[in-house]
Amino acid sequence: MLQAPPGTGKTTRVPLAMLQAGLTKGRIVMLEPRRLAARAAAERMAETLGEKVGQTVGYRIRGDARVSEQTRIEVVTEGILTRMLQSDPDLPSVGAVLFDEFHERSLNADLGLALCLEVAEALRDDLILLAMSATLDAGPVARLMDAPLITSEGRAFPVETRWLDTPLGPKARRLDALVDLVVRAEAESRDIGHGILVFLPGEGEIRRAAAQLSTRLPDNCSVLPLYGALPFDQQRLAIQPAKQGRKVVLATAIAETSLTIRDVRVVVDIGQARRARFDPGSGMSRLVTERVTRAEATQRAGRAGRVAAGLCFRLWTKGEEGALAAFPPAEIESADLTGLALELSLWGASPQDLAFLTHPPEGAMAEAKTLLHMLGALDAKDRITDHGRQLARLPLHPRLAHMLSLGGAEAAPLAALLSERDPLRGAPADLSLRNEAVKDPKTFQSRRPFQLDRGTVERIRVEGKRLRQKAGRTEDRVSWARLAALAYPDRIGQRRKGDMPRYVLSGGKGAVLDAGDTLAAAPFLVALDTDGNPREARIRLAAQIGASDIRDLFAGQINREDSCVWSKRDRRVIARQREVFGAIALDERIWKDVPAEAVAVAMLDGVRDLGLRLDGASGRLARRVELVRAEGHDLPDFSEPGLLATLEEWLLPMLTGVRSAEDWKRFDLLPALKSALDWSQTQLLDRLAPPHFTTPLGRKIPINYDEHGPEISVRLQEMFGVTQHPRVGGEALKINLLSPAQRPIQITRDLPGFWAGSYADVRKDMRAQYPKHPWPEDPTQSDPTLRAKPRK
DNA sequence: CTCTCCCT
Repeated sequence: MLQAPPGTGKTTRVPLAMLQAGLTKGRIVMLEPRRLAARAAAERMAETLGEKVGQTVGYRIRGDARVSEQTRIEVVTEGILTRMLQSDPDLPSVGAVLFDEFHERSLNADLGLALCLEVAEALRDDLILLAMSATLDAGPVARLMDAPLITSEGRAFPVETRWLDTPLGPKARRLDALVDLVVRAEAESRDIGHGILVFLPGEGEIRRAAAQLSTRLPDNCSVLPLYGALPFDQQRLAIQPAKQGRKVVLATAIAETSLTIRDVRVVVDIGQARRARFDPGSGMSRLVTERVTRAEATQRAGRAGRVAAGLCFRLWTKGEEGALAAFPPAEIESADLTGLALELSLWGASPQDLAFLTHPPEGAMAEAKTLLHMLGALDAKDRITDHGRQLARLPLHPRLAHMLSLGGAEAAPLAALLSERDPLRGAPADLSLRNEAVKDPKTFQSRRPFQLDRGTVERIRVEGKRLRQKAGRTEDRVSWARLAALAYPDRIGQRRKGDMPRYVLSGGKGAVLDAGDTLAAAPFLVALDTDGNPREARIRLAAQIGASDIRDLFAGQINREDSCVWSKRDRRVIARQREVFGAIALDERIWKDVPAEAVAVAMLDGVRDLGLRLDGASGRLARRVELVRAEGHDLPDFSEPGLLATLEEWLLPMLTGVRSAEDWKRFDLLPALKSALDWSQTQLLDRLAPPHFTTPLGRKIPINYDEHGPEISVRLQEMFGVTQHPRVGGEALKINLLSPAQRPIQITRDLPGFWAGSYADVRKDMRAQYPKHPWPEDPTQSDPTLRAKPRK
């Protein structure tokens, strides 16, 4: 493990020194995170030896190699090392592997080191491994490698840092404050002169800051943007020294390590960094803007000390600095791990078996495996399939490798396009526009009103040609939409109802197009690129596709799904037959011959939603049962919750023909409730809580079983001769005694007590009011009657 | 408030 600041020459000196010291007989392989850096390192080392590249020192990067029989030092990029390891795990003829810029913690460097550590332990105890880094917290790596740590002092020029005096408030507009800071930095550094490098999180911020600065800086200053998507000639403009006046370069993180801008002695840092974050739930990545880490801030400040002592202005206070994280997260912590999972399956190891500096997160690994299964790269036991081996050999994301291996030559330019950044950023989402642009850029530009990034198109065309040689052989020309669907089976979108072009994706997530997009009416599309918003992703790139294409491509995964469910919204049972692919429905129609049983089962949910409506006769029955049950007798639970809990038993068999709220309103519950009681239970019920009270005259009076009940109303005279108070459900029946004109006279639960007590007073009143009626002195000895006294 | 960077 070697730790040394930038500019100490570890990249070019260490491999040569190892070679000259004769530490190993094998080749020395050095890993670089970027192609440009790999080629440059090889060139500089060859120059040191007074040779050409490809002799003692060579390089191998994607699509380009300069190595020969006599090559002893081979500079490679990260993907190459992975392929070397996978094809020959014991690394024959390699004596040492050097990981340059290991502090960047790229996914492939982490994987490469983990694999090399296993090789060194299991197969090659003579293999020399060396990690070289600038600002990494080197202790853990050295421990992981079980290796000594060597630290070297740097020789960069000193950089003086100036912080804000007071923190930016929570409501402060950060970009405005940055513009102020740039103006101040320019004024305070006029004696130094030279260029000013400003770090911003992204292209949008760069454009806005440039607009403001153009009116606020002196006339001799020229403001130049610098970011990855910028055409190459404009990038060069920012990198070259200014011919006259001062250059103010507004850059993204691209200027942190990838590009060195000559002639910079002042750095201004906004203190933010934009990073990709993979969301295992949706399988999509999105960008988040976060506070810069101390390691990044140090790296940015160092860019002011390349040529001479410099100045760094930070848009935060010295006091806030301690709250910043020390290092940015390793890529493995927040990346799409599909490719990594495939490599591990090919290696035949699970992540726990390997010595990862940071272990791959479980959620992302699970998502990766799900996708690999979908692509047929893993079998049911998570082992790699032959198809999976084929995918791992292709220099593409497994999705695109799958597409290329199945789709043939026509898939090659599309795979190249989808690997690159979109050459038509800002244009409508339609993939076919990109097809036109890639196939014939000149015609496209003369006919279409969109800005085409020619550099990107050129890379796509070159890469497309390379991939064509690796493509599976297919004779027929397949449409790009069908090819795209092969790569993104989880992102087939079906348009929802409504004016907005909102889509349900086959994987279950939601996505939306811009309202005015040319594809906004498409019933089905493949969402190829989105902003990854977990709520509802915005679709940036899509291909329209037909339902018949989807049927054709995914025949084995399309299922007929019959559904018969209660719809709360429609207040009725809806029976549908759908042809589904994941979360989308290719076809949907009314289920005409739906079995009655299924409707009845669905309607039970409707009953739970609408409520039982225990009123009228059914309510009376339920309360009678509850009354008797309260006395401890064995009857079914007829309380509303009890009945709702047992709908399947008593209601389901009776529910034929009921399928809407309307039907339910008309439905008579009484027969269903009655059927829930067997013969002896009915007998018990009629005995203990009879529906009627039979008066001494043989008339049947319904017993009221409402919440006041049980209760009857009866004319007083009809109860003459009754000397025992009638009982219901173990209690005395509440009797409402009425006058001959049906007016209430008295309520009693104790008839004998009434006859003996207050009857005397009642009799007095009644005789006055109803003289023609009998009011005997001793009612217990009289016959009941409803008539007046017979005329004499 | 339209996407950082990089690689087989």
